[in-house]
Amino acid sequence: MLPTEEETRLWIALNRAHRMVHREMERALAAGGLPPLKWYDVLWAIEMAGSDGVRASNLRDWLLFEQSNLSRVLRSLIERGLVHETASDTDKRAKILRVTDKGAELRLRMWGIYGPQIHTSMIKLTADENAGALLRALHALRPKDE
Amino acid sequence: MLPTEEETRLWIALNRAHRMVHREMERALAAGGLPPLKWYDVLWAIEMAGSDGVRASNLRDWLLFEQSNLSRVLRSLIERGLVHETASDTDKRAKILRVTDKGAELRLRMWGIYGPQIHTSMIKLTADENAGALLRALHALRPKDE
DNA sequence: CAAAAATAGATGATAATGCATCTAATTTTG
DNA sequence: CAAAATTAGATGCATTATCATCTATTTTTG
Repeated sequence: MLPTEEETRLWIALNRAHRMVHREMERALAAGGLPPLKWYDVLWAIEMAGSDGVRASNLRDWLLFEQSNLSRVLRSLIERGLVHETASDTDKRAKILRVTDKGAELRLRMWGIYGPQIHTSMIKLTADENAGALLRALHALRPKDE
Repeated sequence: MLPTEEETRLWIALNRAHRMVHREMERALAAGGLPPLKWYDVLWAIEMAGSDGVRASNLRDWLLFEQSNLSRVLRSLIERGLVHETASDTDKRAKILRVTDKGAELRLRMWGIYGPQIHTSMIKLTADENAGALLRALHALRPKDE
């Protein structure tokens, strides 16, 4: 079944908005000499899990990362001492991940750039026609309530 | 300046929604033995330019592609006879691009998968919590009207 | 108009991505 | 409980992306 005008509009707006903003984010971080967004997401997700730690497969589900990519990002983070892994004693396949102090510190430092950039980009986004298109398309498609 | 809750929510929702849907799109196309989404976008954008053709730099601006990526995608499309290039006589640096019949045919064939997938994905998107988050966040941020 | 700056597009080097597959461990099932 | 199926995570390989830089051509400017 072919998409309606509204559905197509929504997808295009979503696509463009994401591409534009994502690029701004990555460039702001790189300009600040900081690692890519992906690192932030992973560090944040692990931190959220708290002191119990979390296993990679949970991160993959939550972050919607490809398993192989997550595996490699984690290896980087671990090699750099930003994340610490301990073997699980209930499941010998799994490794429990926790953010180290150094990792938490880096995440905060990234937030110093990333946070303001979210503000800037979202203001810009909602100010231009993309938000209008997104909003109208969502409105038109929204099932019932709201 | 740090982002508000709403701004952060919007960015996260945008990010997740895009990642989810984009993956579905690419997989649907690949499953149908068709080339990646990027090809569709480029073919479509060139077709939109009509018989006058269009130059790569315009496509780059419109599609928000990296110049080097666009250059290579175009080379692929040209090599496969999907796009035809002619030198511009007003600007010897530029090449004017037009979609060939074969290119138009491929784009249509891709639309056979892509179109229905837009429908499916947008329905799914608006049915789950992502749309709610996007919508609420956009609402909260939208400057004035609407 | 000549020199400097900007623009169109290509390309080499490097890193990131996705897919398929692999090993090891765990769960399920007959 | 043994065999089959599933799951966690790593890794090789091919593709794609990004950055920086390069050439060739305009465009701008003093």
